[in-house]
Amino acid sequence: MSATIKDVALLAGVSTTTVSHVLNKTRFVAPATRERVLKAANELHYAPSAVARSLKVKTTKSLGMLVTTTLNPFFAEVVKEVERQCYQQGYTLVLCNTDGELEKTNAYLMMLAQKRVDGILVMCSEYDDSLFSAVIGKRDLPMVVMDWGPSGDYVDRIQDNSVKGAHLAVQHLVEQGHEAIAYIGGPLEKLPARQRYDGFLEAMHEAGLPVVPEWIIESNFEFEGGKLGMRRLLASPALPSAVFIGNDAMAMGAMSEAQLSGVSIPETLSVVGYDNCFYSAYLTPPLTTIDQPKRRLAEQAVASMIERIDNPRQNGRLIMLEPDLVIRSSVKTMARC
Amino acid sequence: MSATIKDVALLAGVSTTTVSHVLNKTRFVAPATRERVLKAANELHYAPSAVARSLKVKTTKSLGMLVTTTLNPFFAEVVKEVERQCYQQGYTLVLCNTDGELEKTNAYLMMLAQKRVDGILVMCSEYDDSLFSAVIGKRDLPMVVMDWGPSGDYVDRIQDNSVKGAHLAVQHLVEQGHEAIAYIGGPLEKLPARQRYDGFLEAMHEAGLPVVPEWIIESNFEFEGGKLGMRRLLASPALPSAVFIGNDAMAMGAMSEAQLSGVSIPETLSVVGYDNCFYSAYLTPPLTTIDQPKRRLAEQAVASMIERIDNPRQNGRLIMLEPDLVIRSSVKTMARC
DNA sequence: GAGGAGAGGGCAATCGTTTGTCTGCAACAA
DNA sequence: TTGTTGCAGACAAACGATTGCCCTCTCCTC
Repeated sequence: MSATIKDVALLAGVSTTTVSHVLNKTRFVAPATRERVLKAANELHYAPSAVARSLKVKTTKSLGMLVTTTLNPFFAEVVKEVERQCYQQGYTLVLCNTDGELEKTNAYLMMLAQKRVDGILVMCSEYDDSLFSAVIGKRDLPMVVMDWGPSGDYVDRIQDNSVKGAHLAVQHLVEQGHEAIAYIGGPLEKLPARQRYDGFLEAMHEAGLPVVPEWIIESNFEFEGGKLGMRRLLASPALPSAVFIGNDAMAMGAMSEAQLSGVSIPETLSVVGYDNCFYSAYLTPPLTTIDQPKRRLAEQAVASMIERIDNPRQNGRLIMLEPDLVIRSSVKTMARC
Repeated sequence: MSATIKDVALLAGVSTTTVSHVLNKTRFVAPATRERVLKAANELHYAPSAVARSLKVKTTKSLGMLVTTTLNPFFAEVVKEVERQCYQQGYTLVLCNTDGELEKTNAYLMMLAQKRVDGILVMCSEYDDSLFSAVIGKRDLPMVVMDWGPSGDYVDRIQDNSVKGAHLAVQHLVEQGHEAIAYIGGPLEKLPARQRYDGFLEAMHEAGLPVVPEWIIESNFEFEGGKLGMRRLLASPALPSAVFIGNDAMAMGAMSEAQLSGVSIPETLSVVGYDNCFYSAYLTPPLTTIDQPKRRLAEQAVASMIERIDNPRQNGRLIMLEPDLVIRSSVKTMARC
């Protein structure tokens, strides 16, 4: 198999101690000796075994990430940023799609615990608090949750200020003269959906606009959910002039459905989404949406994680990130009065 | 820290040998003893250390995957399927975005080698053969490449029959009565781009149709590439009635650009894409495209990988998967004659 | 009652590192 | 000469599992 530190030591005529020290630059070694060691290591194509190392130093420099599904474009973007951060910090990312199955989640939690990852990042909506506290809480595995996920004071949470984001979105709509505004969003038992709905309500009240019950549609957070939601909306007796949609995936599905049904966007129906996915600019029309700072989300998350690893704190903290409105072409400016 | 096998052994009043054997079911242990062990393990929330285990058994049950970027929807889907397969086979997936940077690729290759993953899956276009053979070839790390990636007889390759797929695509176009057909694709030095171009040519010749140089556009494989490509196409003196686009991401960009420029799809321009991404059905209009069997691609890849791990073969093999046409609404049927 | 067979389980070496402690030596001061 | 001090490096004990080999019973058979 592959060369070990002993082989290198032998070839260089020194002890493994010395090899270790030159490779890790962890103690002074005479230049001549150092050269010999380096040369030997090269010749043997020596790659230090991280597993042996980990066993000794009790740290694996790797993080687990639990995510519902990376097919969701928003998640995909966040995961990518997380991965980049990990790389920069010298960590390795173990990706785990839970697919919303508790069993899979559980199995993965076990695996991660056994693999002795240094911490776990969680971004999934379906979870079982007891499960997490059982697997994680007992052993003291640092955990930070992004977006959705278990709560509890043993974790840090990074999230975007969704109520403000939603507020921004409908505010934009009213500023463009819309008064008949609908809402299509995700399941209200999920926090972000709830928050976005709350923000919607808040802004509607602030503008003194009526909230029409048939125009409030709860669906799922996927493409298909948007499609279905729009179908329901289009079936209602009167149509709104604008709709705020809970995320860009739904928005895509919804726009598709609307256009297939012959309602043109933004001429007869304006829409604003949420997330600002990488493809949102390429929709027809380009989607006006709320930008979630995914990059900073990821940065904060792994920064938090690493701090937690370095010095385990007691109680988790909450970090809130501020969203932004990005205006493209999916909302029409109404004629004033 | 967390409990070790010794703690369990102590609590159960047996040796670590016995604990190991009951946990791994690797030798008969008297029922009573087994119960004691299990009980002790539970009480201590014992999770066997995979790192210690790996050190001994020289296997980590984990695979590395190098991918250009998971932001690419096609890659994202494949990665997801690979992850699912790994899970089913009891493997863990370490995700590595190379972002097309050689340096990052290199660094990751080192990490993976050090972490002693059991094998490496590669799906990225930017690579340096010498680099791979250096890092992988020397030590005997199994490697299988999907889609794009290094060649050489030390690897297995799984790929879809892109020339056939492209052929299918333009064949469909001509069957619908199109004669003026353009092509927008990725960089020709990349194998899939090349193959799709070849398939395009092949089908055009077969149909006796002229290949118009201004209608052959080489761009990059991303959204923006499609957008730019379409812009170039629209600037040409005469317009084709249809265009075959090298992948669905490009198709999305291209469609967006076309529609923004007032050319409607499919009325004045038909388009067929490639890949059948998860969102292709939600485009406006829903995209007719070539379905790449991503699921099977992933299955084959990890199956190959595992076989290679179990019994290292000498020479790599090539597994070819067959694509399918999926008809939606982005191509118009022309009046005959 | 000796010998054999099988059942159940323990000993201890090993995997490839890291690192606290110790050693040998040269230089220097008293 | 004898003690100190620093320098460069070696020794060997972990880390937490796995596993080949051995041991001790008990029960049977002749």
